[in-house]
Amino acid sequence: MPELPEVETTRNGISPYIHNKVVTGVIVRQTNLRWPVSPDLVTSLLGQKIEEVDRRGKYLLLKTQAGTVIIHLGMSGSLRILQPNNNVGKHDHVDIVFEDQITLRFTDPRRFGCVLWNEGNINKHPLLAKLGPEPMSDDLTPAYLHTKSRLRKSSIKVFIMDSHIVVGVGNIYANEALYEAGIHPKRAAGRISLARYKKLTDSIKKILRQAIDAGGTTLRDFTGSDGQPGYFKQSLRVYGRGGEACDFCETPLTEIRLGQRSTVYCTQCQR
DNA sequence: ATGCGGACCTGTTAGC
DNA sequence: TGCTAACAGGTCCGCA
Repeated sequence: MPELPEVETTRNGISPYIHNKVVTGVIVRQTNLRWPVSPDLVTSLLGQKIEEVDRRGKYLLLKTQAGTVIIHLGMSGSLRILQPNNNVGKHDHVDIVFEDQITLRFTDPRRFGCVLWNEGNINKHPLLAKLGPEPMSDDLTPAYLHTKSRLRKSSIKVFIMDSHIVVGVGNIYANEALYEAGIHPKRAAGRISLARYKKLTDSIKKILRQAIDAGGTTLRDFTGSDGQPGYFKQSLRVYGRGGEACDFCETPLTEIRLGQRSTVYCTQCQR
């Protein structure tokens, strides 16, 4: 499920339960994730206090004095807050238990996610060091995208989904942002004007903000058992709507594959 | 440096 | 009803 809005919603959801709490237990049931769970996670994290719950791109960062837990949810991962005496499911790979017996649980059927332990400067971690700017910060500007894209022949959709260019724009929101900006997803990134990058930048920020706000209202109860959303589905204009009528001009939406990802757009509204 | 395809996994759904 | 194939919200890696 997780695109950036869901990761941010997760961060907001779990933070009140774990911020400034001391870890009293760590249970690893499955080490074989995208990368092996750090072997020293358990011994390193025990007794540490979670001083900050941060996010960088789609990576969640639980910071302690001794180091940082790096969590990525991959395609199918989730984090939940559970009370004591909970039932353990097949894909519940890692639990972090706190002084008040509250459990933070990492669940991930496809195991594309990861749970890593890092000591030292977190910004120098190989997974984080070369990431592009946060999309909703002032660092993402039209000029930045325009400059970075000169000479680039790859499509604009693949370009904005590249985390080294800008983090957090996943497949759903790349489709949505390009529709809103009126840009054809196959257009070469290097052949888009500064003015159009202005439009695209605005669209990315706006759509991510809307999705976070929507997630914030329907996913706020992180101790509930039915954590699964569906909150933004109703507001999607193109994603998952191939063949249906464009909201604006009623032309049937076209669905293709770009970089092995489902891509939906309006041939009339997007050039 | 950029661009592309493959790889990592399981669960759900569409089609025969 | 049951089997098989295709596809799913991510992104790193290796090779051309």
